[in-house]
Amino acid sequence: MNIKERRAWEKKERRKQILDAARKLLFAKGLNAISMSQIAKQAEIGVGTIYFYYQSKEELFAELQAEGLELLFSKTKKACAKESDFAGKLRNAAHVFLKFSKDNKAYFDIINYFLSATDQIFTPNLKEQIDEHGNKVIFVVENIIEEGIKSGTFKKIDARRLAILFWATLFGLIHFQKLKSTILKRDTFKNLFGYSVDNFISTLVLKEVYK
Amino acid sequence: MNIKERRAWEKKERRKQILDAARKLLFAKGLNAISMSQIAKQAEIGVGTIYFYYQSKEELFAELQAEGLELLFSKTKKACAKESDFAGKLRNAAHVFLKFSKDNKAYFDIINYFLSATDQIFTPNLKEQIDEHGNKVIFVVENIIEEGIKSGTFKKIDARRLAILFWATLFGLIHFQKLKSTILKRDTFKNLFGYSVDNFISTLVLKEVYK
Amino acid sequence: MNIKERRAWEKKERRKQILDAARKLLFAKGLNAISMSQIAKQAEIGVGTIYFYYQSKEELFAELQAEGLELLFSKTKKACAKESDFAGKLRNAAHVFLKFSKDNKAYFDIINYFLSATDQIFTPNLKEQIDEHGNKVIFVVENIIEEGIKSGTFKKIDARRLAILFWATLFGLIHFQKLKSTILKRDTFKNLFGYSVDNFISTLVLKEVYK
Amino acid sequence: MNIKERRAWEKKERRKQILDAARKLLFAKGLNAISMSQIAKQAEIGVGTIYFYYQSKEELFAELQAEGLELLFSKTKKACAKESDFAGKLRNAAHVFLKFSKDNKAYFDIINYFLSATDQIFTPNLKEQIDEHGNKVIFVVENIIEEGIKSGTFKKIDARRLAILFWATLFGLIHFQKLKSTILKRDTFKNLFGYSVDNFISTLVLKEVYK
DNA sequence: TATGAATGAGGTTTCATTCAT
DNA sequence: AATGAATGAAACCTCATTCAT
Repeated sequence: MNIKERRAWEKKERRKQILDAARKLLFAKGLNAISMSQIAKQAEIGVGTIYFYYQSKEELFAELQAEGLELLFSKTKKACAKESDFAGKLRNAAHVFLKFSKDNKAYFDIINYFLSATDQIFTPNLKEQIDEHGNKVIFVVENIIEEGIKSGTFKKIDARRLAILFWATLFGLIHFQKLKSTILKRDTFKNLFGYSVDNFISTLVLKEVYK
Repeated sequence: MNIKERRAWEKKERRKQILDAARKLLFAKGLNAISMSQIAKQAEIGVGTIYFYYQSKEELFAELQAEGLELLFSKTKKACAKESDFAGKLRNAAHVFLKFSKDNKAYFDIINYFLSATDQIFTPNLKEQIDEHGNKVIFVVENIIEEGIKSGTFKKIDARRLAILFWATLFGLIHFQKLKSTILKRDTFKNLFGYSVDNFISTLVLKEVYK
Repeated sequence: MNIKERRAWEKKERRKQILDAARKLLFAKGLNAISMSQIAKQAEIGVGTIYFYYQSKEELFAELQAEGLELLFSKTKKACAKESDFAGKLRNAAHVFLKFSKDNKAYFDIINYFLSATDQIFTPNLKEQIDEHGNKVIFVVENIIEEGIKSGTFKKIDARRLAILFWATLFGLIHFQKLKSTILKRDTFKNLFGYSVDNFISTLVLKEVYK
Repeated sequence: MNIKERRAWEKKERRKQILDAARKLLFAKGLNAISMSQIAKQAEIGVGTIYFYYQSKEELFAELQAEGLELLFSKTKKACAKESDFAGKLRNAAHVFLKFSKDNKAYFDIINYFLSATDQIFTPNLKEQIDEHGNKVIFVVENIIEEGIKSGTFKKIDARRLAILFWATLFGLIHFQKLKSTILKRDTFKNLFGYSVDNFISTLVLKEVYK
């Protein structure tokens, strides 16, 4: 038992060590510029060793994505806690996401990498694991909406669906940010984003009290 | 003049021929599986010849994207014309987009390829050209919203912004479709999608007449 | 006759035009970065047209080399004229060459290109034409040495051979400049160069009057 | 330890094997005609494998150059040892170099390749490594000159500088050999070369005893 | 006289993964 | 448990020259 635990602990340590190396490179060079050999060199282990702890590059990246989602989760939660009214919470969540996409571009990219991937690249197993983390993020918003409904601030709507829609909308908008120099007039994206969030929230609130 | 015209025509033909080959491969093998040499082989010309007609792979792909956007544009337009009430037009537009993302996956992927690309890969020139086509698609919806406003069906809102938001939302949702087996319960995406569209439209309509 | 002359004149003009384009690119981008198509574009003519006026890229480059040699020739001549004593003339010639290799790097590179070329790339015809220009440069020094001999300043030596040796030595030295950060201590090349020139001249002068 | 040593030995063997293939091609086809894939094919390994042992083509070529310089070094040393008087030693060194440039043209070309290269292509690291080998060659002559000075045969001059000048001069002359059919009269290059060497040596010797 | 489309081999380098040790 | 050598296809792009028009 003792030795088994030790083994398990060492395995985790090793995975961490590899992940640390990968993360360091991810932030330093960006998603497309890192290879398994580079990660191995950075971690000061052999390439083969990585494959002992991770089945594939995707699995390794998935763990990084999970990290990113966890970070987004905690940031979102914290930001929502700061505000007491429900609409304010959601606005905060939205702005946290926009900020996250910039300040933690590497994490955002890797999340997008999995979400945009043309081909099916996950093992179902892997997919579930990732989505679990994503779910936590969604749940924060779902919760807020539910609370809003309970408190009578929001209409009696499908909280789950709207939470998903909330994130999907923001995700789409952030992608469209690429068009800022052509389709969007420059400097207007922030406004568009804020406007869109308000528009979304207006959907939720009971009566036209919400402006 | 006659000979010049002929030359110009031939040049256009050649570009088309190359594009045909690229498109064929794109549909057969998907975006990530095609290379310039494969396109050359398919088109039965030398690799260098492609580079005579297209400055880079990106430029070639951009033209495919433009095609895709044009196709989306015409489909959207046609679908919107079928319905006379404005909300119905928008719903049609949305469903056309969802269908397009499935039926014309290759085109959707290539559009997403440019929109998701981590790095800046376009010449500003190229970017403008592409975005122009994208703009047409957006404009269809913008137009509908404007008409809706004029007719008194919709609130006096920023039609441009909402048109962009419309597409961004759908774009985001379609990406989240990947999560259907985990975060979304299977078979619910269609419902989520429809629900989301309705939710968006409810934003626009004057009074709570819209149900 | 008249029309023939005209033709000949036009042909020369055309060659000039092409050469101008090539030279411009040579200076702007360096020897290795220019291609025939680029030259054609710069000259605003078709690629094929260049091949009407020049048989090959080498021939075109040869003409540029000839230009470079002519420039070196005139610079050398002028510099030598400034000084009345023969040793001084030679020192000036040497320093002009060193300066030329820096200030007119593109010309120096192209001269070196032909001199270093591993393979036989010239038509004998071409070779003669180029060497004629090179000969002029050599002759300047040969002449000085001869005059020096006549005047009793220099020993009765083989002026031709020593003129060639003079340039070969400098040419070799300038190549060794590449080693300045390793074999040579930095900042010493100038000294080495000056020292070498003096050493060479000491070979020529009668008696040990020369210091 | 034993196994580690074995690994290291194998690695060296592999590098040798690759180098053998490269050298073979270099001699058979010349510098400009060989590519990495050809080398791989010749060595009967994958292209990637080469890149496992050599970081770049330059690094591989650098090793060949080092070989060439070592060969030149040993030839020079041996030739100098045959002669007891210092002037004779130098004459031998010079003729060895001339012979080397013919008999080992491929090596000479590759040395020239690095020395003539227009652009900076080396890692500083690589450069140092190469120059170290070149330095050995220079040092042979430097040593002879120093001994000559000590023995009272040569003047008290800067042995280092003159050693460099020695090689630079010969290097330049050998390049000018290309001109033998035009600027030089054919069959005279040997004479010019010998004459130049003598002329150089005359610079060194004390008094005009040297003829 | 002028054009410019076409060639297509050739260039170097990267990379996820495997497997014998 | 760890290694790291080996793979080899695939990537994109360049370029001097030709030749039918």
